[in-house]
Amino acid sequence: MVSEPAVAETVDTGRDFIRDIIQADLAAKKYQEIVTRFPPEPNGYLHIGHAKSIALNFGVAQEFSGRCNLRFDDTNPIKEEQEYIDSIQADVRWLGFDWGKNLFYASDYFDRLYEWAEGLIRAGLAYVDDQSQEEIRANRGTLTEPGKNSPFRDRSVEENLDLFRRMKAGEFPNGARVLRAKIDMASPNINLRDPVMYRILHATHPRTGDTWKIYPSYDYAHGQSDAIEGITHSICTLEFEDHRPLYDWFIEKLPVPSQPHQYEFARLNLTYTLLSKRVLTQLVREGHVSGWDDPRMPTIAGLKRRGVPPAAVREFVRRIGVAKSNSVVDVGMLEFCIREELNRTALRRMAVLRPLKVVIENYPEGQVEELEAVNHPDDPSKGTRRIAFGRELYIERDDFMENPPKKFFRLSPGSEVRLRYAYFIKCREAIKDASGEVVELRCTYDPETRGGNAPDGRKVKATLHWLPAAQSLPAELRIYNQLFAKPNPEAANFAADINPQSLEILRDARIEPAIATANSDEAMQFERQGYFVRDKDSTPERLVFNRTIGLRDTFAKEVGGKG
RNA sequence: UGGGGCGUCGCCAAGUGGUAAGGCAGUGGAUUUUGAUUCCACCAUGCGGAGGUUCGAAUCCUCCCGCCCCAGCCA
Repeated sequence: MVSEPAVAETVDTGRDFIRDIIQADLAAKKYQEIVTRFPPEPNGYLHIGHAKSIALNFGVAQEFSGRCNLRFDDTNPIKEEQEYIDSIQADVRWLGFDWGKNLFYASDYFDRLYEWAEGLIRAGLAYVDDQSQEEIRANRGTLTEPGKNSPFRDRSVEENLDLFRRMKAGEFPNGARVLRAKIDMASPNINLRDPVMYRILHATHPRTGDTWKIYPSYDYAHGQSDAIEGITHSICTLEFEDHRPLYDWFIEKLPVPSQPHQYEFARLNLTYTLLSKRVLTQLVREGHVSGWDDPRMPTIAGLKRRGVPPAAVREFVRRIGVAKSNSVVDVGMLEFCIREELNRTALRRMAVLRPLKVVIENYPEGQVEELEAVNHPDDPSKGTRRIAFGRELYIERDDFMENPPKKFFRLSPGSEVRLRYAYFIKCREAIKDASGEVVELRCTYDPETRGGNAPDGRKVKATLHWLPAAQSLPAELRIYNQLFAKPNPEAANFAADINPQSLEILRDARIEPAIATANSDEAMQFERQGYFVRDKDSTPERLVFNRTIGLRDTFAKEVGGKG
């Protein structure tokens, strides 16, 4: 459970319109306990948009001392799978929320739903329609024209009951008939034009197997499931606003045990990101990414593998708020939250992404000494570690320039810089290969500057990270960039907007031993570079790390350099 | 041209008749053994537009404009 702020917020005034409503309901003594639910359909993995809904539903329940159920909306066996049921639970838990014993499935209620449907038939409020799918569509009318009544709309209760029971018994093929609510084919709200309550589906359900041949539609199942569970505030996204009259219609006509109410908020959209299940499913199925947990995916599983801490996701959805206007949040906001959390918690380590060999000419051959480095500059409780220093080192290729511009204050011929926790060094010569590429630096160090400070008080303009050549380990580093190249990629033609540079693999990186021995799935900061986390592909023989996110880099921004 | 929503700074978002919170981004500056972090400062005479009511309007009224959702036996 995410706990700390919960108590305080109970007495706090609502932070959004949903909480305002709940607070008012509580003040009016409308309910003695607030009950919400998070109702995913198990037909895909959860993504960061769901995190907003999860945090809202579970958060509200927590803040008002109520409860939040996890309920799978498993009414369409054609699309749903056990794998998704499992991943969804893992992801909600990872985010830090707990449904306790309150795990339910819409399929738990199939029997009751069926009985209530017969009740509606008896009351003359539902009928079996023999029209084909095409006929139903044609007779539904359009946005501006009313629909036409089905020729089967006025069947007798007996005939309807008989047909509906035979649908249930599996006597008819898929699509042969449906059960419809008898409301109003001329309603300006298309959802009220005799919506389908049950369709025939000869399909194996992940939980009920082959016992059912008919399945309830979302509109018929959802509200009633809410009522059965005693949900007080059924929170969903804006596109269901038009369904609310239908939601209320069923609740009013059926002998349900409680009267839940539906409230709608705007779903999350993020720049450089697509959050539609259709697109995410295709990205996976068509191999654009390695799987649902590819670190470039906006899925919870992807964020986790990427090294994003759950607290950062929670903070992000807290900051963006909950409202009703469609919006596209700058992905920079998410990145800020990730850096904020990781800066606070991540252990500091050194790694060289693109190594450039350095030989300290005046350092004794064969000598090795150990230097002390802090694990977190702002948190002494995280301790220190030792790093070996010797004659041959690696520094970052980007930290050396033979002909530097004025604003470059790293290493260049003749300049002096500090090697973090070690010594000041000066570059004497850059050695190049036949093609003119710098392959090695010949440097000298100042023994007086051990630890990084000069007794004479002289300053350097840069501190570089580095690694001893012998006492560091090779590793593969995977650098991720936005999956989509455009701020607002087109869902309809997403493949065209995929960023061809979304993954860069650095196979020759070096890392300090403490990184390899870390027994943690939490991200570490590789100083001056970014946050990295061990990937599940990593083995003792082949160490693999994912870059969660780079450090803020105002220098690169200024010179328009790399990211 | 039907119905349902929404329009406040580049991006989120408070505000519900008393004279525009906050965050992200951005821009200056200070500190810094991470060009990181931290700190300080700046950043809407204006709330989609036009009228109107009022001593006073982002908030109320009228008209207009723009954007999103709905015609699945998906959710």
